[in-house]
Amino acid sequence: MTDPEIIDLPNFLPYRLAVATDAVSGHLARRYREEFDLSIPEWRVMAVLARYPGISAGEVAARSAMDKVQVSRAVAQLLGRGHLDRRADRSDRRRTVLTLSDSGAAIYRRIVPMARAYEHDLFARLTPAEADILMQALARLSQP
Amino acid sequence: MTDPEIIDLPNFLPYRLAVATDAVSGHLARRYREEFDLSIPEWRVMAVLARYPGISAGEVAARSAMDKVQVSRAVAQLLGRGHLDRRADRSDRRRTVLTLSDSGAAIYRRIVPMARAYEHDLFARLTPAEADILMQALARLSQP
DNA sequence: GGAGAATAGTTTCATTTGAAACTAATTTCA
DNA sequence: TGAAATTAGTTTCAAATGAAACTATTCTCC
Repeated sequence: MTDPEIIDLPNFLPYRLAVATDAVSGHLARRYREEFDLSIPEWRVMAVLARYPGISAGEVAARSAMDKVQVSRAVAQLLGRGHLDRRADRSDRRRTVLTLSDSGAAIYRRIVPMARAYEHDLFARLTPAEADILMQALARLSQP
Repeated sequence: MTDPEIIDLPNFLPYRLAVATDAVSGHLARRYREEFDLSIPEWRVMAVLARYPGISAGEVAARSAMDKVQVSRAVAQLLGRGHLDRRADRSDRRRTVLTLSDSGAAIYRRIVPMARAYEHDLFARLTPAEADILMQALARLSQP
């Protein structure tokens, strides 16, 4: 019987969610940094551009759960290291269109197996049915 | 069939976890700030002290998934606003022992129903069986 | 007993993050 | 048309965060 006057942090869903995300994102952040010298925002930009080459920074933001400031900074870093190409949009000169450069694509190809292997390791802690329910549940919790 | 060369961010578990946590923690952070003028670390310190009155800062850290620096700063804030009492440990003068003050306890009593109601709203998006599996899964993902 | 290692907690400094302001270009519609 | 509003993206400034150094105290064990 849980005391309604007291909240036990380890059983409090928002806390447990935060702790799990800390563990998972922390692990990945360290590996992206050590193995590829990338931050998580930079990785997300690359992942979105691998899937949707030639979109604008705003579209990257919409597809990566980041705001335009985060994307702007990540893009600046990646451009500086030569991992992206950027060209102005002819028909709307406010916009700019992004793709992975050869060097960006090469790094991306090295990241994918590592990221998949880690995800596989996470799923190995669950049955397939549990994994399905988890993914579903996360989608529902993400709604405002 | 998912392309093994490309990672689709919205189906990538670490990303989905991060997005769900952003939504949930973001919502709560706003409400703690607006309704009680507290940050999440401050809330965590209060929650742990409500459950375990009279423990040290280090013990708070161990029970709240925060490091000693975060706890030290949160405690300083809460002391400054009079929400905590602190007294030196007689037998070990490096240690210091913390409890909620009357004002801290009063705020805590106001937070609990709000936090529980929000958690209830999150669980309402899931069946009880799904909720069980989610909590289990989060615990497994939190392991290093 | 006391030198050196360990522990509790704080402070400092550099980096990251977030919100708001800003620049440049485009769209709207009177 | 062209003034006002909107949109894309960047920059600025303040606050939050993290890692390492620091202070004070206690423990270890020769």
